[in-house]
Amino acid sequence: MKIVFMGTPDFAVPVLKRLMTEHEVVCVYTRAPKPAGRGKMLLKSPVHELAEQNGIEVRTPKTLRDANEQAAFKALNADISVVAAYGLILPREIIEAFELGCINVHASLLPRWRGAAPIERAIEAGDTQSGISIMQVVEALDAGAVYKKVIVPITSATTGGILHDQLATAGADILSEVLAHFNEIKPTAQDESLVTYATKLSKEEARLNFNQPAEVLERKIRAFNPFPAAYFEYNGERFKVLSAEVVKEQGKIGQILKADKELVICCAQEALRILEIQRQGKKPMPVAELLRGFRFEDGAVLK
RNA sequence: CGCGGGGUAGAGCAGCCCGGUAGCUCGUCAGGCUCAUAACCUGGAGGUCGUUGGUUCAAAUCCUUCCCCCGCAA
Repeated sequence: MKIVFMGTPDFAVPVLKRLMTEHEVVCVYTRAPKPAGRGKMLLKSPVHELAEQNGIEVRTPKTLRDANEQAAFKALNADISVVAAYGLILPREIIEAFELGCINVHASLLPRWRGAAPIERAIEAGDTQSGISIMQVVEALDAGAVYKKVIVPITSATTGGILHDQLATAGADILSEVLAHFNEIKPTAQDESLVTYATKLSKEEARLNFNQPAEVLERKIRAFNPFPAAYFEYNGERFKVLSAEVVKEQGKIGQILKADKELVICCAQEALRILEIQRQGKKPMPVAELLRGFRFEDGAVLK
C-alpha cells in the first residue's frame, strides 16, 4: 500500500521501520526539530532521522489546520495514513484525506488509557496487563473503533522503559497484520463506559511523596523508569530512584531507617528499600555502590 | 554560546576555596582469631589524581586547551 506515516518519538521508530519494508511509505510527517539536549541544539525527532536516512520525504508542519497543508497532504494520494505518537491533533480533512482513512497504533488496551502516557499510567495504576490497540483515527482523542488488540503482560519487573520497547515492537507486528488483512478486519467500537485517560507525566509528580504507601511509590518508580525517573531530595541534591522494593519497616514518614549497607526509607505504609539510585551528576548505580562512598545521615527525614 | 555538577587504586567517594608526604568505605591478596559468619584483627599489593600548556621552589589543588560522563531545562 501507499502509506503516509505520521510519528515522532522512539516509540514510532520500529513501526516506521516495519512499514518501510512491507509497504511504500511516500512521505513522513513528524514534529519539527526543536531545541533539546545540553547546549539546546536543534534536534530532529527519531522518526525524522530514520526517514531521512532512508530517503523518504519528511514534512514538519506546525499545524495541520492550514488549508494549504491539508491540500499538500491529500496530494500525496496515498491509500492510507498511519499514526504512531505523532503529537499533533488531526483535523477531519487529514483523517479522511485517503480512501482507507487513518489508523493509529496506540500503546494501551483501549478503551483503557486513552491519551498521552498510556504505558506509564498502566504500570503506575498496578494494571496486570497492557497492550497495543490498532484503531481508526477519529476527531475525538483515541476514541476510534478498534481493529485489533494484543495483550502484553505487566509483571513486578516491568519498567516503563521495558514496556515501552515491548509495545513498540508489538505495535509494529500488529500493525503489519492489520494492514495485511485490512479488508477482512472489521473494527469494533470502544465501550465508552470503560474509558480511562492517561494524562501527561509531570515533573512534579515524579517527586516521591513518602506520605503515600510504599507499594504505590514502588509502582511509580517502576513506571517512571527511565523517564522521567522518580526522585527525592537530600541536602538540596536530587537522587533519582530507578528501582526499589517494599519492605516491612516502621518509623516516621520520610525517615531514613537504614543507610549503611542498604538504604531504607519509611513511607505511609511500610517502607521502601532503594535498589538502584542515581545521584545528581552521576550515573545510575546499585545503592550499595553509592553507600561505599556517600553517607546519608542515619535517621534523617526526607520531605 | 540555555543553567549546572563531575572525571583521584577494581567499585563508590573525600581532599581542591586556604598549593607542601595520596586518604576513606568496600573489594582483592596474605596471615591470624573463632564451633561459626558478607564477623573481627594484622599486614600487603594496587594511582602518570581525564588530557594539553602555563604560574610556582613546590600543583590533585591556581590559570589554560581538548576529550568524555551526568543533573536541570526542553
